[in-house]
Amino acid sequence: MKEAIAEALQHALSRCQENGSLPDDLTARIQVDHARDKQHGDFATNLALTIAKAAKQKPRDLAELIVANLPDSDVIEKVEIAGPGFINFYIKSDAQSSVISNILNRQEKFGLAEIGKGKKIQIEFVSANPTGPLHVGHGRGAAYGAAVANLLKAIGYDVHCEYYVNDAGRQMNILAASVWLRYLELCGEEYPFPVNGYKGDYVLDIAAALHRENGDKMYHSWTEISKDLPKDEPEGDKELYIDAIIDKMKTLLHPDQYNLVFDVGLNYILDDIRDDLEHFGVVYDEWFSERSLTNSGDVTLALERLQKSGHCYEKEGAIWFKSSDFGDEKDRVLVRDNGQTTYFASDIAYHMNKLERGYDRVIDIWGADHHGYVPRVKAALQALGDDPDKLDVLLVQFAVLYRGGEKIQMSTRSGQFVTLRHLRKEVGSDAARFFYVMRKCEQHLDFDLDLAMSQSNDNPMYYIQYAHARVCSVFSQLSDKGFEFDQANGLAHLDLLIESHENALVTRLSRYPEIIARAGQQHEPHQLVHYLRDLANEFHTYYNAHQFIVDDKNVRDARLCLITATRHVISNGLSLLGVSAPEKM
RNA sequence: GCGCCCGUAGCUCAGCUGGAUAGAGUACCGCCCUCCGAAGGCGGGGGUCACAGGUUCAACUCCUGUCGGGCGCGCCA
Repeated sequence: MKEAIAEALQHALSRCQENGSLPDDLTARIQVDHARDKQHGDFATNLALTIAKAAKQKPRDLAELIVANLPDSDVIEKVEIAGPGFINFYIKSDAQSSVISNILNRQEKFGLAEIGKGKKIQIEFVSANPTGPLHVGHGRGAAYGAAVANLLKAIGYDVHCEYYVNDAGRQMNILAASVWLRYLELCGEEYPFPVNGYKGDYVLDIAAALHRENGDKMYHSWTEISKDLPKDEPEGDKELYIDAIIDKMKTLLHPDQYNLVFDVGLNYILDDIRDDLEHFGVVYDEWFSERSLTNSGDVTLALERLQKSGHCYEKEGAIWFKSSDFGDEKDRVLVRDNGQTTYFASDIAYHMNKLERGYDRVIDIWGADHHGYVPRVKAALQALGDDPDKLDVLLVQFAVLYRGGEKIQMSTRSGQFVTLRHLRKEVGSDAARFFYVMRKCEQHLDFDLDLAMSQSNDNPMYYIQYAHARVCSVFSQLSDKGFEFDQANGLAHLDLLIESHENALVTRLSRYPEIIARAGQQHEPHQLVHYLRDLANEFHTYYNAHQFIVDDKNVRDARLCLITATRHVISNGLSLLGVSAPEKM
C-alpha cells in the first residue's frame, strides 16, 4: 500500500518535471508514513516540505501541484493537504479489506517476504563457554538470536544459525581440574577445594559419571598433588594456585587420561546446553568448535595472512597485531611469549572462516560486556583484506535479575546463578521467550523473577495469547449454536464490515508484512511484540463492542473472516517470537 | 582518564531511521457481564522527553558540551 502511494507520488513528480513546473535536476527521497492521527487519513507524506527549498516554492503550493498531478488510482479514496504542506491519503475501504482474503489464502505464509532472497546470512549467538549450564543471562541472547534468525528467514534470507564452542583455553582446563578434584573426593580423598575452581553441583555430577566409568584409575593422593603447590587464597593468589593444580594434573595424569577428564566434562556440559536450548525452542544448524580451528590449521593460516599484511610485530617474546592502525585503542597479542595462541587469534580465524564460507552477511550476538572487543575483530578483518562491514555485532545488554526487590548477584564460578533451565521450568518457555525480546537489545532488562515465576496476569503475553484463544472459542461457540462458517460467503461480503472497530482491525492487519520487514531488517523483534499487543488490543476492543455470531449470515461470515485473519496473524507473529498460540488457556 | 550503551508519566518501556496535539502497560480513581471466556472493554488524572546550547520550515529523534546510571579498557575466554 505504501509502495503504491510512493509510486503515485513519483509519477506526479516526473509529470511536474516534464511540464516544467518543477526543475529537472530535482531529486527527492519519497517518504510515506502511516498517519498517526485518524483525522489525517491513512497515509501521509512530507514530500512537499522536503523539496520546498530545492524547488524554491512554498510547501503548500507544491503540495497542490503534486496533488494535481497525481495519477488515477484504484486504491486512493481521496487526498487532502494539511498543516504546513502534508499530503494525506485516504484509502478505499475495499482496497483495505482485500488484505483479509489475502491472509485467508496465505495463512501461515502471510507476512513472508523475499527481501533477502538469494542472500546468505550466518548468525552466531549464545556461544557461552561450556564450563557450566546456561544461566538467565544467556537466555536473553538465545531468545533474541532465535527471534532475529526467524525474522530474517521470514523475509527471505538463507539463515545459518551457529553456536561457537569455546572448547579450548584456560577456562576449560579449570573445569577439567575441578572435575578431577571432585572425582578424587569420590575416591575418598579429602582436601580443600580451590577458591577458583568451579563449584556448581553439575561438577559433582560429571565427577560421579567419571568415577562410575573409570573407578579409581585416575586417583592420586592429595599429599602427592599438593607438593610444591603455591598458597590458595586468602594467603596466596587463587589464579596462580589453580594454574599450578592444572599443571600438576597434567604431569600426574597420562595425556589420554587428562583428555578423558576434559572431554567428559566438555561433552556433559555441551549435551546439557544443547538439550536446554532445544527445550527453549532454539536450534542450531551448526556447533562450531574452537579447537577444530587449531586442528584444521585455520589459526596458523590466519596468523600467516595477518603477518603478511604487515600489521604484526614482535615485542617481549610475543607476537602482536597492530590493531591500533585500524582504530582500536591498543595493540593486541596473538601469540603469547609461551608460544600459545590467544583466544583472539582463534576468533580471527573463526571470522575469517565465516566470511570464506561465502556469507553475504555475518551477525554476532554478544553480551554488551564484550563491546570493547568489536573494534579489534573488525580491525583484523580489515587487515586480512576482508570487508569489516559484512560483520554486524549486535550487543545485548545483560538481564538484571531481581528477587524480592533485590538485585541478584551472579557468578558462574561460585555456582550461584539462576539457570535458564530453572527459569524455563518456573515460568515456561513461552513467557521466558516473550519476556526476553520485549525490549530492544541495547536496553537493560529488569527481569523480576517473582513476577515472572508467579505466572502473573501482568505478563502481556497472556493478553496476546488470549486474543488468539478467544477467536478459537468463538468458533466452538459457533458450532454449539448450530451455525457453520461459510468463508467464501464471508469474503464476498467484506463490504459489510463498516464499523470503525472493523476498519481499525483491518488496517492493523494490513501493516503486518511491513512490521516483519522492518523488524527483520533492523534486527528488532520487540517491534513485533508491540505490534502484536496493539493488534490484540484492537481485537479485544472489537470483541467487546460487537457480536460476531449474529443472525444475518452475510455479516456473520464476513466478521468470522476478519477474526480468522486476526487469528492467523497473531499465530504467525507469535511463532516468529518462539511463542505458542494456544487455542484454549 | 578513555571508549561503548542508556536517561521519555510514580514504576517498566514504545516512539516507525527529523514531521502535525509525545504514546502503551502497570499502579491509582470511576463505570461495563440476563450478551461469542471480565486473563476483557470504556473513561479519568498523571510529562520542563536528564540539563544547556546549536543545525532546521520542523528536534524525543541529528551535532557539541554538562550531569546521572550501566559496562568495558589482561600475554582470561
